[in-house]
Amino acid sequence: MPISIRDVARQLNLSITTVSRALDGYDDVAEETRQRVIAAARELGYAPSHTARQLRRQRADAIGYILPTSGPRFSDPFFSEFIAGLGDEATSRDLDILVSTAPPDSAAERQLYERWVRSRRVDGIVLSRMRAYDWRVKYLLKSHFPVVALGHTLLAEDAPQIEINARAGFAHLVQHLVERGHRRIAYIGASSDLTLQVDRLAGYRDGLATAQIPFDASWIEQGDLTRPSGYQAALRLLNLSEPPTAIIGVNDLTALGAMHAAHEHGLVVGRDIAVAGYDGIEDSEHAQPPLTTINSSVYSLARRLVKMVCAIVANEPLAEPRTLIEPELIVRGSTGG
Amino acid sequence: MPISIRDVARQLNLSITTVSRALDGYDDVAEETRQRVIAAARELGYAPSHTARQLRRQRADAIGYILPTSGPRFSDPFFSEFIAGLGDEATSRDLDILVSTAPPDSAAERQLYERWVRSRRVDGIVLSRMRAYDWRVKYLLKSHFPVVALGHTLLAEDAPQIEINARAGFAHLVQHLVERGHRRIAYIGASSDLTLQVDRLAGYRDGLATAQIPFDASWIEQGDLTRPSGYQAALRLLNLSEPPTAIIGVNDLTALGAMHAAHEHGLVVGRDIAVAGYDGIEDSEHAQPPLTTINSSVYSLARRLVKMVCAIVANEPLAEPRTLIEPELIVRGSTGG
DNA sequence: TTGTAGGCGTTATCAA
DNA sequence: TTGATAACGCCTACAA
Repeated sequence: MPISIRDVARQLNLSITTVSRALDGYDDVAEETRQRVIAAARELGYAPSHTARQLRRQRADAIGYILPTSGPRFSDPFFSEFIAGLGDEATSRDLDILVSTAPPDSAAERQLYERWVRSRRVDGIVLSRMRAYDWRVKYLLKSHFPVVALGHTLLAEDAPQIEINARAGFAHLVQHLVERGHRRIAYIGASSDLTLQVDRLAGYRDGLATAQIPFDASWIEQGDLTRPSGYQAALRLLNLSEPPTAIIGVNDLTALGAMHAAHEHGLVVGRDIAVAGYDGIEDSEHAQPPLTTINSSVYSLARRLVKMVCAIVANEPLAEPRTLIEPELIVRGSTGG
Repeated sequence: MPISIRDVARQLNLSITTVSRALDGYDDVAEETRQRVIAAARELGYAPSHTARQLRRQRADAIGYILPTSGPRFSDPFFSEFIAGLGDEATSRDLDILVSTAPPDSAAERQLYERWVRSRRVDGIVLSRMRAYDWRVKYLLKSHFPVVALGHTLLAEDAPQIEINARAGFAHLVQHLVERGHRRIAYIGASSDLTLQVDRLAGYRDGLATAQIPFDASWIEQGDLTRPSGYQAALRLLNLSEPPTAIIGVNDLTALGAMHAAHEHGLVVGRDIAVAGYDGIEDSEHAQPPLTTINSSVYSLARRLVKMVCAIVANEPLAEPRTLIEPELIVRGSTGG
């Protein structure tokens, strides 16, 4: 039985109203009373019940985020940076982040979102890993539930979002490789359900087109954004009769897996073969050799997402409901320095 | 204005009591009525308000976890695996994980824990990165707040916890290196405020003692568990007049940083120098060369922590209030295969 | 400046 | 089998 506002009131022979207002900083309470109240509250270790306050204020003071877990080995530093960003921004606003896990596009995922929305468990939701036909945005918008997405979906082209111009980034990256003399450039992607795959592949093709290199489907492999999948896909590429001289990974993890495969093939990355990724996670900097990548500043991205969803919750007009960010190419040793 | 139980009751001309009990599966409601209620609830999209239920039931249905963030570059896969484990176990129990961030041992951290405890925001708390004098456990136990720690602290030697026998693990690791012919074995640790550092260093010394290798303080470096710090510390070690032939990192990230430094020094890891880590994160498997490490099964550890804290919340007796887990040495290429 | 009272949406007790 | 009613702990319009 924790301490309630009643206990404080009783102790001071005051009404709970006065206690409540003294603590909330209203100015219609005598300064002396306020001091007594504050002292008593501290002494008793009183803090307002979050739940009761929530019920009264009709707010949860929490933002929800569901991790797209795909089995026990969920080890993508993208998400630790992302969650750190969400958490830091939330903390600075006295909010919490409610985290859950579900396999992408599963029934469990759907149930989770519905539970959060219908039970008003969170005030808003942050979405990532958008899918081409993503019922999540559609559902949340239809429910008038505050939501911000990292990336877009065809199902709701007007949803509040932050989009990174990955297409331009990948085109730029291809150009960089072409300038280094590469013509046989492979790409290890992800499921084409994901818009990130659609965009990044398009950027890759843009880059080839600009350099007037014909597109060759045998240079396209598909992984699942994990390191092992990048490794496997790279092995397949390296075993082609005419293997590529450069491999682009849809994300850094994929590229790091590919680097591993190249090493095993006896190739020196950066000399015998070029490898590049996307995300700009810390690992890329300390890989052997350091990985050329496209930095999307995951951490600050996450903070911006929280800011946006808070603005929506507060019914503030969004300065930029659909932000487009230009990512930055970071050239490192893996593409020849 | 979301749908409340009243709306469902009105629609069916029933009392809210009946609706509530029909939905909660009580058996004192006519089966036919129950079906009608369920149908109406589904049709209206009703789900009980989580907040109201919390207030009534005096439970939050959430477990809290605070990430020890230390700046914007928080990129440790340990934590993405850990949170995935927390989340998966929580989801399977219809709970949520409330995540926040704070620098270890900061005023902000303290405020966060106090806020969660006093406002009853969560039902229980999971702690990691324990410190030798960790007020968190002491405070939570004193507040009779359900808590489980990953690791121990001197301030509360009887707290519910899961402990990994890292000391034995490190001794074992040193033995492995000695068997490979190493005598000059360095150790890159972390702040000695952390019990993990105390234990792992002790294990390292145990290992030396067993092999009758005198302890030499110049082989001890201190990092902060991050990759860059491992890199920097390794550089210092490699620049000694008599550099070590083997380097042990307090965790995998530190070891991976050290590997990077060794490479830069023109050394082939696994041949010219041995490097080993601790944690068993996925990166270690795909490093170049794969990293010898001590696997602590982060994911399942996290799940067990949630299980334990739930048992405490439910007032169930704990089978093992203080679990000790023996970690597993995984020998890979970085120590010569 | 302080107190009374109603209600936020549930669930639980008790009566019908 | 169902319904009226009283909490859970807080905030706030209104009254004193």
